[in-house]
Amino acid sequence: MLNPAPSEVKYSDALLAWYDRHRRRLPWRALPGETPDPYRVWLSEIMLQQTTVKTVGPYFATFVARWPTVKAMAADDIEEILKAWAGLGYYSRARNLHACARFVSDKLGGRFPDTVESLRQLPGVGAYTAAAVAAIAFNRHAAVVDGNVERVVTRLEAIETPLPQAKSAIAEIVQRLTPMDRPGDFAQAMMDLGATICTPKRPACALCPYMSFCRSRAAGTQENFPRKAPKARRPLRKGAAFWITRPDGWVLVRKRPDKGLLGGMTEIPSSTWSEDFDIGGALAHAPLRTNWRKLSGEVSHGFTHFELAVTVYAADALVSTKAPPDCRWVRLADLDGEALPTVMRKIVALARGE
DNA sequence: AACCCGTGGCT
DNA sequence: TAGCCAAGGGT
Repeated sequence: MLNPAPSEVKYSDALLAWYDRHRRRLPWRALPGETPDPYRVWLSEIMLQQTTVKTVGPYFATFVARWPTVKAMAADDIEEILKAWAGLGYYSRARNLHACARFVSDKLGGRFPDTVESLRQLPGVGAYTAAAVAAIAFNRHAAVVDGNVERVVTRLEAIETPLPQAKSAIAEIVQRLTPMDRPGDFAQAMMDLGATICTPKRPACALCPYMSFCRSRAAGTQENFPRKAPKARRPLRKGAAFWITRPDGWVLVRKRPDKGLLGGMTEIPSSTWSEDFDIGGALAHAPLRTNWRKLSGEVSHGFTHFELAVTVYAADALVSTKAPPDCRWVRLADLDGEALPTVMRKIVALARGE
């Protein structure tokens, strides 16, 4: 472990001075001098987990307009949260979000905890988010380490240990670097630096407040950090989806199990997805027996750990057709408002010939 | 500890 | 194009 150089504490001074001039203005960020709203900080941090600022923007606006407080969110149903979250991905976040809102509202009087340890107990709040909310919303001295910070620190110290092995060493360094007086600004400054200057490819080192301290920059090896273990290749899974409509303009949908992939979301009734899916026996997975026709084309979609190719079958139903278990009929006009994940919207688009 | 869990943008 | 990456958490 590296001992802090005598000048190390000044690193944060250089960074904060840079932040005061170049901070990003983001919808969930309090202006200088304003008191942050812990609810908005928490909500934004959950949405920003593995998700870009640009993608989160409109979702954050929708959520705070519809649920201005944690109590308002807690008072609504999980189904409404999932509908509003549809398209944002990692749907367990939405379930944990709602569970957390109810806990804070019902057990804590609607006030968020203000320490890392207590925040860490909330559903959907891990080491990063607990530290981020503690630092940003409550100005606690917490070591905030996200992907940006990992990149900045591994470059700053030229850390050869690959991720995720290096995480604990990085956290110790960040703990030391974090100033006592402005921990929240420091955390956001590190993330802004990683997002705008110390980028994964072609970092703009000439503009970096850390340039003269940075070990990898001195060696010209900054783009080689952080070191990472190679990722496994994603297999191709296959499956079938079943689009069945009534002449009066209703379509059959199904609720997926609460846990697992796309948990709790709405789907166009589908087979399970597997590498050895037998397309010849696809109709055995259909929600009901009828005269299915295979549509031309295929839906492709990438998930975190596999690629998916879905064959779509279509059929017509009588108005009197009863919905099978876990299924229900919805108006085609109401489909957009359903909790349909993106892969299901692609299936809808193919089935409707768009 | 390794694996599961979405999506869109960028190179 | 195909892989990489993004304010990670749960199990």
